[in-house]
Amino acid sequence: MSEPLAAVACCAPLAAPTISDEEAEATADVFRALADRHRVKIVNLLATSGEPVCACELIAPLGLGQPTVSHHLKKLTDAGLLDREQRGKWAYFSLNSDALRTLAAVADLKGVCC
Amino acid sequence: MSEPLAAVACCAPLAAPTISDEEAEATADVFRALADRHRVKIVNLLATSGEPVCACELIAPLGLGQPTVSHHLKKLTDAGLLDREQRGKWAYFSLNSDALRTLAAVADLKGVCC
DNA sequence: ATAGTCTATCGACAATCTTCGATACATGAG
DNA sequence: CTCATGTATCGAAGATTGTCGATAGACTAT
Repeated sequence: MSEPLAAVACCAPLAAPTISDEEAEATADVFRALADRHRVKIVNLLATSGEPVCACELIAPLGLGQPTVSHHLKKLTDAGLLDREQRGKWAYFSLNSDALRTLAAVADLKGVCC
Repeated sequence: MSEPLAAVACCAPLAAPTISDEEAEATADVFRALADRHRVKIVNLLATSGEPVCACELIAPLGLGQPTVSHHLKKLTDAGLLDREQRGKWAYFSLNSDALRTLAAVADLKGVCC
């Protein structure tokens, strides 16, 4: 795919005055990155850790095979939600602060309802 | 499926201290409901409208067939994000305020990053 | 009652996604 | 260099999803 990575960087908030097809797709991409039970757990584990976490430490709590965990980490990283850092032969992942701020803004429809 | 509807009612925030398998699944269900370009547009259209919108008014802006629009509206309604109201032979849809508040809370990870 | 209109469901097809085993790549130790 | 280990990629199987045409159900007007 030649699509730009980090959809979170070009998505539009649900409450935007108008929203183009491309923005709607980018916004859907961000939600799609979180539309899986295991990826929700990964984000939650990283959020409660506070520190970058080694990919090898995620295999046991998720109960998945190593290639599958790598696949999910790539999805989250491609969406821009995770940062990847190489430490020797280990890969450490952490939440991307900018993406989290954007995600909160995208999902915030409180101005509409209350 | 015999799963409970309105996943938004039993999902856990991404930033929760701990998260069970069921909560992770419910949270993923909410994001999955928004993991489609057309459903993002539906929510955006309802948000900018302010008033309940007839299903028939959504067909043209989405550029989809009537059964497909009905399908997407059902997904959003099942997730608890939309309220459905019958007015004669028309079906009117609006955003569910409680669900929007929950969505904003679920997606809010700002306490983790900033 | 009959016809017309709006909506939901059904059946089918194509595309996408999740998962795994096998394997290749990269790094550090001996 | 050789080996062991952590990670990513490949290929495939099974499940899920988005879309449509056809059709059934519900409501209104004549």
